This record gives sequence, structure tokens and C-alpha cells, in this order.
Amino acid sequence: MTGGGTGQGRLDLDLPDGATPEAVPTAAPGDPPARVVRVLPDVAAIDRTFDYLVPGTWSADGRADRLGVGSRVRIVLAGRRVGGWVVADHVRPPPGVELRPLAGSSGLGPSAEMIDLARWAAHRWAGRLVGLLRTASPPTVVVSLPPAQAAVPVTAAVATWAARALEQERAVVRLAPGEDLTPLVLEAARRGDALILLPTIAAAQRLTATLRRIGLPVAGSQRDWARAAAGGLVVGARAAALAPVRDLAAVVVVDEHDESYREERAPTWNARDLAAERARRAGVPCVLTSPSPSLEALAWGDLLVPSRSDERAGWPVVDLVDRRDDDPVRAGLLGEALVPILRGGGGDPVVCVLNRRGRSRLLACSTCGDLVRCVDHQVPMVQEDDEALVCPVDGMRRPQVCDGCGATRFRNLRAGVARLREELEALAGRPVLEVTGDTDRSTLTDHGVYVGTEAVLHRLDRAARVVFLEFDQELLAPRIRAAEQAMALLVRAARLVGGRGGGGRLVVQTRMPEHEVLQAVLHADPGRLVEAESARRRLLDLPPFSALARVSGPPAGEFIRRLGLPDGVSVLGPRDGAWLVRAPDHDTLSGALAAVERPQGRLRIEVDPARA
DNA sequence: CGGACAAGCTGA
DNA sequence: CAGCTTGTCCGG
Repeated sequence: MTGGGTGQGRLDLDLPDGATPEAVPTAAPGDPPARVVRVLPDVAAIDRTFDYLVPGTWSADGRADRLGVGSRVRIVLAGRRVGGWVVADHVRPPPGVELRPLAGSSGLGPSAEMIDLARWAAHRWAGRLVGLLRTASPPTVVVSLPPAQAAVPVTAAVATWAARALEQERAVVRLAPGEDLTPLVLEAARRGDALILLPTIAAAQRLTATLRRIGLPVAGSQRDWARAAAGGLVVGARAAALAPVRDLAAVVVVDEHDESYREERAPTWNARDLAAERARRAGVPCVLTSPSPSLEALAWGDLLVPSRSDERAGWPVVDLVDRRDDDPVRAGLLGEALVPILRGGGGDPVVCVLNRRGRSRLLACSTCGDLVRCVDHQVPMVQEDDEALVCPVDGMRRPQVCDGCGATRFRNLRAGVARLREELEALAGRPVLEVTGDTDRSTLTDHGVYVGTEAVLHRLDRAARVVFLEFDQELLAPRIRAAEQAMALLVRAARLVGGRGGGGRLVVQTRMPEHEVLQAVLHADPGRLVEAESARRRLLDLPPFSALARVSGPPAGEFIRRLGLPDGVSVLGPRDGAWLVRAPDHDTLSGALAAVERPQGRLRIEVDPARA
């Protein structure tokens, strides 16, 4: 990623033409050669390294001794002072370049191992190194580390499954949604400095508090960089995958299926995958946990599953409300079955979820009630103004005729949330609160019924019932991981209502009750999803059976033209101005992408894209 | 990124 | 043709 800038020329002791004596120190016979370090500037747009002299005066005050790969430094680049990282030490500068001295030292940075790991990630996700190194660096200057916190021996009894998981090099642990993960974390802590990743900062803070109560030394957010580097457990969200850990002994990734581990901006690195690579390099065990492990995780490690009875007990009961028979003209989003639930018959609070991600409307035949789907891709088709239906996957058009019954009238299953709230209120006979991203938290306990997008599942932490008013758009979304994401929503909801022992129930309105996601949750057996989803992905040659990258932006076409197509690499598209590069595996994909000289302009490369 | 410099546009 | 905008190149 940093190639091209720095030549690896032989050490030339002669002064290059035009070099001034100040720029290149005179090498008297017998003098030790000047120390030169290679620096990556901390400037987003400069993806090149530059060589600098370590000032001779740094030897006297110890700064030279503290300097090494990973150190944060100040440099003068093109006349302005910027920060940077030493990425190589004792290098031979290319001949004919006037070296400038380092302008200052800014303390500690990521270790040499972390620089290597960040390099690996930059290559793996076809992005720049700078952003990753920023995440791996302290937010403020750290000159020295604090004393390590005293390690407290873990005495609490731990579960045997946790110990078994950590005995493997790569374990995937399937656990019911509400299962307590403290035993696994304690077992990891027993082994030494463990890295524990959770999908959200809030979840990480909760676990941090729990562990500190037990007396364990825990470093949390990026602000704790120095404390993390000094030793102890490191607990955090995505960015913590790049945090320093003194003597890494184990890695645990909680809820590995969660999309929050994926960085949305390019490079679209995934903290789960990065943490797994980090564990592999350190030769320590890595455990991924999830109530419904992703196909990627299952392809990566050995699966441990709970007993059938434990897993069943940990999932709530699911009521599937089959809406195929409802009159699609008169029935809106709210079926008859909801009335007793909304009135509080099953307990409070009742949380209603209606997702409106994406703009595509969901159409159903007015006569037979079938969803309007593309026969080839099974995704909902979109109604165009000129009386045609369009498949969002390949743009295929067909006339507005129902496949099932030949009728030509369709009903839009979407309604405005404001009106929906009123309808809910009428049915419930009591106030209903619409929850959005900026709903005041203090009002979240005042109501018996709430409605909102999936965000409502993050705002509330408990419910007697979670009702998905329209689940089919999740199941049919034109995204590669739509089924797994739909499952993740049900996992979240399951955590709000608790296991079946406590009376927790999910209510799902659907026209596809046989869908494997719903069947998996209905039977509290996530394995049922795996078989079907795996077959589908294999058939379509999607990850984890291939590696994909989506290339977009104005220079995308030129990039694709320059792309070599070795060893089974293929290109699809363009669609919506974006191309899809497919390779048999990530090594091949990254190699092919890195071999292209990037055209200038705003190019976006999304490795492991959300949609194809 | 931001400065340097070169190549094109405009106005009198 | 000065004065300015826009584009391209490059930094040690």
C-alpha cells in the first residue's frame, strides 16, 4: 500500500548532485552511518513513505533509544509540519534524495507487530494504511506507560464450555441469545491479557464495569491506550481490535455476526476478521460467539453448540402471523391477531418494529395477496411510474401482472409511520409512542406500546412482546447477508423479551412463514438457517465461497480496465456505476486489487460489500 | 492534504 | 499580456 514512493537504493555515501552539506551529513571515515527511518505521514491523502534522518542530538537525551518502528514523530513534509509513524528503522535511503531530519518526537505509537497487522488489513481490505494506524494509535501523546495494574487471579468458577472453547485455536461458540458471557470472559482472563470485542460501545462499557467490580484490570476505550499497553484486559468495540495489548493471551469476539464490526467507510475492515488474524499471529486462541454464527465464522473455526434443551430454553416462543390469507386490500399492516397483544393481554411493554430501510416499496397482489417478486432473484420488485415492475437486482422489467393469479392491481404494503402510530393507538385503545433516534430517553418508560424502526430495539432493553409488523422486506432485501441480518434482528428482539421460560414471545407478521430464518427461530435451532443459506450462497458463488469487492466512483471504469484477471478472478457489471470483482478467495482478490495502479479521483473499493 | 507551477480563459 | 481560475504533480 505504501509502495512506489521509497526506492530501495544502495547506500550512497557520495553527496548527490546539488546536495547541501546540511542535508546529507558528511560521512567522515570511521563515523557511524547516519540513522535513517522511514515515515508514513499522518495525512489521509498521502499513501507513501518518506525517509528522514534521526537528529544526532537525539542520542544525547535518549530520544533515539526510544525511537523505533511504530513511534509517533513530527516531520516537515513539503514545508509543513505533520505527524507520522516510523514504519521502518535503519533504512537505506534512495540515492539522490536530500534527507531532512525528524522535526520532533510525539511519543509511543503502535507496536511493530500492530504496524504489520495494520499493513495486512490495508491489503486485505484494499485500503490505506493511515486510517488503520490512526485507530491503532493513542489519541494524545503518550511518552511513557503507567505502571501495570495488579493482576488479580480469577477465582470465580467458570463454565466447562468456556474452557473447552479456549482450548481450541479457533472456536465458534453458539449460545442462546440471553446467555451470560461472563464465564467465557473470565476463562479468557485466566489465561492473561485478553482482548474482548463487543459490537457496541455500550455493551463494552457494561462488560468493563462488571469486570472491574470483580477486580480485574480492564482498559476500555481508545482514551485508555496507555493503560491497555501497560497490561491487563482490553475490552471494547470495533476499534479495540487495533488497541494495544501487552501480552496477548486470548481473543474473544462477542456476537461475531453483528454488522457493527464492519467499518462502513473504506477500507471496510471487519474487527472480527482482524482480531482473528491478530490471534493467529500471536499464536493464541480466538473464540467467536453468536446465537446464530455467520457462514464466515462457521467456515473459519470449529463449532461448539449448547445442548438442545439449553438452547431451546434460551430462545423465546415465536408466533408467526401468516398474513397470506388476509384480505390484502382491506388489511393494512395490522392484522386481527395483534389486537389482544396491543391491548396488553400478553404483558407490557409491547414493542412494534417496522423497518423502512431502503426506498423500495413492497407490493402485494390485490387479488391473491402474493408478494410481487422477481422469479430469478426472489427480491421484491419495484413499481415504476410507467406501469412496469422492475427487479432491483438486474433491472429486468415486466408488466404489472401477478404471477399467481394474473390480476393487474397491486397494493403498496407501506404506510407512513405517523399514520401507523395512530392506527396502532386506535387498535390498542391507549397511547403509543413512536421511537426515533432522538426520542428522549426519559419518556421510554412511560408507555405500554412503542413503535419504531429497528432502532427501537436498541433504545429499549426489555419488552414483554416484540412485534415485527412487516418482516418480509427483511427476508427479501437485496443484500448478500439479508437472511443473516434478518436473523440478527430476531436475536436482538429475543434479548428484549428473554427466553421461553420467562414467558418471552416474539410476534412476526409474514407472508413467508416457511422461510428458513423464521423456521430456525421458531424451532430455536439456528442450524436450520445455515444449511439453506449455505446452499444458496454456494449456488450464487457468494461469500464465503468467494471473495467480493465492489468498485465504484468516477474512476471505477478505468480501474476495472487496468485490473488483471488472474486465477479465476472475474468482473460483473457495471450496475449503478459500480463493478463487482469476484475471486475464489481473499488472497487472490487482494492481490488482484493491489496490482492495479490506481487512477486518480474518488475511487471507492468495498471489500466484502453489503450488497452485490 | 496543500503548495507550486503550468496551462487555459478573460478583459481592455 | 497581466491577472486569474483550474488542473496536475509531488513531498524525503
